[in-house]
Amino acid sequence: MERKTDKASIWMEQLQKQGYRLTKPRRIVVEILANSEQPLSAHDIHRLAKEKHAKIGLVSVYRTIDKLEELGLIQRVHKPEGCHAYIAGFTGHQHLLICSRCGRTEFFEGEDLQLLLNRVSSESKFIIEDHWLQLFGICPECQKKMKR
Amino acid sequence: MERKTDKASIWMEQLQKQGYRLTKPRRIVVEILANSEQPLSAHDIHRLAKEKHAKIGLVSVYRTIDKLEELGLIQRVHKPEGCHAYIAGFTGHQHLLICSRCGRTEFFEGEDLQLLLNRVSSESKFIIEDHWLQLFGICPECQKKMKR
DNA sequence: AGCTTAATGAAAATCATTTTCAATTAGCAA
DNA sequence: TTGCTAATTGAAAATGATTTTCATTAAGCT
Repeated sequence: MERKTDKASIWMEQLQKQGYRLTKPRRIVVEILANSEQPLSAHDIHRLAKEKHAKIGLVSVYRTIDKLEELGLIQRVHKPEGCHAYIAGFTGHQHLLICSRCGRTEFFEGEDLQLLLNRVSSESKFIIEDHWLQLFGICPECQKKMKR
Repeated sequence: MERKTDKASIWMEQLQKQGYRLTKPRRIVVEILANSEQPLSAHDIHRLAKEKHAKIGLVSVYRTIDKLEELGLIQRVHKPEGCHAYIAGFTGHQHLLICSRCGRTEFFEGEDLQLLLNRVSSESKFIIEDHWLQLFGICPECQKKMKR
């Protein structure tokens, strides 16, 4: 009896639950994205995927990305240099913290944003429906490298 | 003696200060962007610009966008549907509040973010260098329209 | 008014993404 | 297991945004 508790297995279950078939290209893309600590572009994924399945098409990468995004399992990461990369999505009110040197990405909780949201909402008369918060900085590892 | 206090004139001065020439296409793009309340894509700008100068090239629009962005006078606006639009940039610690119906965009101050930044920085050991905050919602005008 | 060089517009090139389509295959049904 | 059928695939062409190239034009100094 296999264990099915890792992120990749959970995602595959979700895909199946939606009626999507579990194909080889799909499995590979899911595994790569589920295990990445940094945002990956379609080309990044394709490059990595070809190591496991030489003739996988870039199109299948795009198609799997679409489905995972549709299920809320991954999310697009926006950066000053471009918005072509994806990373495992967050649960609840989490936000991104991105290392601008190595790209490592972590999540953090942002509940204490509520005061600001209330303030802006009442000042602007907007009904606020959603918010995006991203922090950019230098991760501990890259800080160490800089000291050398 | 002409007054030179509107945003477009200030931007043109800045361009000149950098050694860039003030050409007709450049003036038109500057005026459009400086006076827009909503984010505009290169194509939006080109469409509007052709009304004033029929043979303006899309390329000149892109080139002027580059320079204005380089000078920090405009900024790219990121949205779920895409990241191809620009709007007049902010001064200091301002952030965007975007109406998801009509696209109207306002700025708000975000000083009270400091506590959160400090918290995340100490928990994650990241040195935080920059942050992006964007709010999405419904502006007062669109709220009125909805009540009808 | 003339000169020099930055800036222009058109067309081609590039890059990310989507569409099209004939061939393949996952997963159910017999 | 075998067969069936619709979903999925990969290749190639199409699309859309942006950049590059290059010969022509024009800003702004002299």
